[in-house]
Amino acid sequence: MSNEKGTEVCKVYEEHLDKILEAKKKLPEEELLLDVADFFDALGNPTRLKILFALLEEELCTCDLSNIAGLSVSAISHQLRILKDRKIVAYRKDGKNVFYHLDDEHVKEILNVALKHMEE
Amino acid sequence: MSNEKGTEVCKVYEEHLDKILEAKKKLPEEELLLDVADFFDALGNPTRLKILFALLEEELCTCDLSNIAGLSVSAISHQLRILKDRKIVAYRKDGKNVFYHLDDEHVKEILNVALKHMEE
DNA sequence: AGAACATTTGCACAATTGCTCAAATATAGA
DNA sequence: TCTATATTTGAGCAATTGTGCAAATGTTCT
Repeated sequence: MSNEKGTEVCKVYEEHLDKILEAKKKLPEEELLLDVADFFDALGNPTRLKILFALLEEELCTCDLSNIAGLSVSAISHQLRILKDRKIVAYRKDGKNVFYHLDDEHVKEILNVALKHMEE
Repeated sequence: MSNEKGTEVCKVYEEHLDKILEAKKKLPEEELLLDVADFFDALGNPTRLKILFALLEEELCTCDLSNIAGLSVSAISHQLRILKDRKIVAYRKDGKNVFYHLDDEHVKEILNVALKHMEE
């Protein structure tokens, strides 16, 4: 037996039908869910996390972040683009420098909850 | 000029030295940071997110989750292993079924903050 | 033991990721 | 304008990821 996506369906399907329909109904819409996944994905990388933790305190330029993370300026710039695209950081230009800062209060909250979680 | 990791260092290094050292000092330790990255990485995938949102309400078996996510049982099982390894879900065996549930109160909190964040 | 069903596991493969290198772009000052 | 510094961008490549398939493992029932 197959469902609409061509994947097999277990026999408990009928027995668990109510739970399954209920769960499906309460899932966030596909588009919202993909946005949330993108958001977490942006945080789920050591380099990008270092950038974000560093920016918790104060704005820093690309070169500063390169020093802090111990990676090439280019690597940091690539990662900053991802964070910029996802509206997690924003920037301010000052002469030759580009200073980045967190664009989002939720990020601070989430980083702190996660830290607390891991430390337990 | 190069730092200890072989990457180039900008000239503003000296001027920004205080900020950089301060930021480095406040970064979480490497191991903790990697754990946090792993945690977010686990949430940063549409399939795993669907699983977690579905489990917000009640425990579900592998087959139920396969139906809900619209993916093969095998794909779900692979993703459940990742969530299990990272202590994000736990399971209970009941006959032929294996029922999964969230292993972590922080996850609920974080999922809700993230949802709120994306909806704004 | 044998059949039926649920789940897990190993393999293979396409797609994505994260980095480096080199080149392009931008800004400031002589 | 020419030079120096800071940043971004694109190409290329090794490593990782997510999935389906097929086989293996577990569990229950007859």
